Amino acid sequence: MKSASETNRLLAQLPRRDREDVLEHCQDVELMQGQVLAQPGEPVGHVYFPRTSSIARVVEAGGGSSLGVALIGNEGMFGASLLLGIASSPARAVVQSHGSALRMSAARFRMSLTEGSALRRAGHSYLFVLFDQLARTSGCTRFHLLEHRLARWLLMTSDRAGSSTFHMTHEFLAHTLGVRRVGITRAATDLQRRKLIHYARGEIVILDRKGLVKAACACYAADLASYQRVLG
Amino acid sequence: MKSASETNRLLAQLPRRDREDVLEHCQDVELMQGQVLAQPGEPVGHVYFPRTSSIARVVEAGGGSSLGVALIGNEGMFGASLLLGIASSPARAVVQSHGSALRMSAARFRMSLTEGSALRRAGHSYLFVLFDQLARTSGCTRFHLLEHRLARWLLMTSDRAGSSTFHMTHEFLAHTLGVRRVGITRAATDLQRRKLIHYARGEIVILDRKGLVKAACACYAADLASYQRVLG
DNA sequence: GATGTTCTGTGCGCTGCCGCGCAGACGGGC
DNA sequence: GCCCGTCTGCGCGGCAGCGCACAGAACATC
Repeated sequence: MKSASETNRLLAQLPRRDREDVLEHCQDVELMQGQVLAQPGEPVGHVYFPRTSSIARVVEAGGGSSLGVALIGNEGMFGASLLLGIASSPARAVVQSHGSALRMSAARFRMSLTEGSALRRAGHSYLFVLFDQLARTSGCTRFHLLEHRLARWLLMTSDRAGSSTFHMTHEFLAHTLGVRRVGITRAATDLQRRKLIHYARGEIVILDRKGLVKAACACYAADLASYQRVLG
Repeated sequence: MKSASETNRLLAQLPRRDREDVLEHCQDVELMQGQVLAQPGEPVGHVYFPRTSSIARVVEAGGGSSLGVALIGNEGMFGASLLLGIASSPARAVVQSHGSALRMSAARFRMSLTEGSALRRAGHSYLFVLFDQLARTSGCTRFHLLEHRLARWLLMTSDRAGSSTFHMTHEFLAHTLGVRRVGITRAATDLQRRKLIHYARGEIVILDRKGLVKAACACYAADLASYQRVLG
C-alpha cells in the first residue's frame, strides 16, 4: 500500500472493487519533465493517473507561442476525453513535473467504463471540473497580472506534486504561462524578494505557502472549491 | 417542417425516432439578446437547442472584466454539462444574438439520455467539440490581435445566426471579447474601412465573407474543422 | 422641434509585456 | 582546473490595449 501522498485521489475515491479492477490493469511508470504524452489530433494510446507527477494541457497559437490551459495531477487523470467517446486528444499533453503515474491502455480503459460504473461517474465529474478550470484559466490568462498567475501555477504544481519543492526552470514556466522567459524571471524575483519562494537553477521551494496563496489570484481558491464541490 | 437554416443541427443528426422523441418535449422559445440563461453555480433548469439564436459562455474575472469563452448556436446546445451528471453551470450563459431556440426541462433531458441513445452520443461528441473550442479560445485570447479575434467572433456569430446581418453593439462585443468598448470601435472601424463589414448603430452586415475569414485568425477555421471531424 | 438616450468616434498619457541583445553565475564532464 | 552548457538577471525601445474624458450622430418620445 502506497502512502496517502502517493495515491491518485480519483482512483482512491472508487469503491474497493472498482479500484482494484483498475489497478490490476495499470502499470507504474515514471514520467519525465517535458515528455510529450499526446499531440493534438493524434489518437490517445494510454490514459494516465498521476501520483506525484503532473501533466499540462498545452495549446499552440502560432509563432512559437504556447499556453498551458489545465494542469492534471493526482486529483484527476489524463485521457478523460475517452469518456466522451473520442480517442484523439484536443491539445498537447506535456509532463509538467516529473514523478510517478499509473498508466493504462486506452482500450482497456474503455472496457472499464461500463454503464453505471463508479469509474465512469468519477470520470464524468472530473471532466466537469476540468471544464471549469479551462474556462477560469481563460479569464485568468486574459486579465490577471503575471505575478498572480505565476503564484497560482506554482501552488497548483506544488499541490499535485505533493511537495513544496520541485524542479522547473523559468524557461519551462514561460512556455506554460504563455510569456517570455524574462517575464517569469521578473515575477519570480519579486516573489522571492518577498520571501514567498526560493529558487536556484530550477529548484523551486515554496517558503510561505499562505503568503503565496495571498499573492495568487482568486482563481487558485476557485479551482479548489470547484473540485471540492464536485468530487470532494 | 422548418427550413434547413432554422433547424438545430445537433438534433437534425439524430435518427428520426430519437429526434421526434426530443422535439415532443421541447417548446419553441424566443431568446432576447443579453438574456441570462444561467449563472455559475446555479442549477440549470432548462437546456436549449438554438436555431437562429446563439448563446455565449461568459466568465467573470473580477473588476468588471468578462470574457466569452465559447459560443453555442444551432450546431450545438446549451446545458451539455448535464451529460456529465452535473446540474450546475460552470459559467454564465448569455444570449449573444436574439432568435429562436428549442427549450427542454433539465429533468426531461436527463430522462432522454438513456444508455446508448443517439442523443447521448451526439451530446458527448459536442462536449468534446466545446472542450476543444474552449482550449483554442484561451490561446486566441492570449496571443491574437483584437482585430483578428473580432473577425473570428463575427464569423462565428454570423454562422450561428444563419445570416450575414445581425444586431450587436460595440459595447456588447467588448464584454464578450474582454476589451474596452473603444477597442472594438477601433478594430471594427478598420474592418469597415477595408469593406469587409458594415455597421451602424448595432446593425452589423458582413459584406465580404471570404475577406473576413482572411482577416480572422486561424482559430475560426480550426473550430470548423474540429466540428467537422467529430460531428460532420 | 426640443429633449434625453443610445451608439459611435477621437485624443492623450500610461502600463504590462514583448523582442532582442548581452552578461554573469553555477555546475557537470573531461 | 578548465570548458561549456544551462540557468538567471538586466537594459532599452516598442507596442497593444487601458482608463479617462469628451464630442458628435442617430433615434425615440412627446
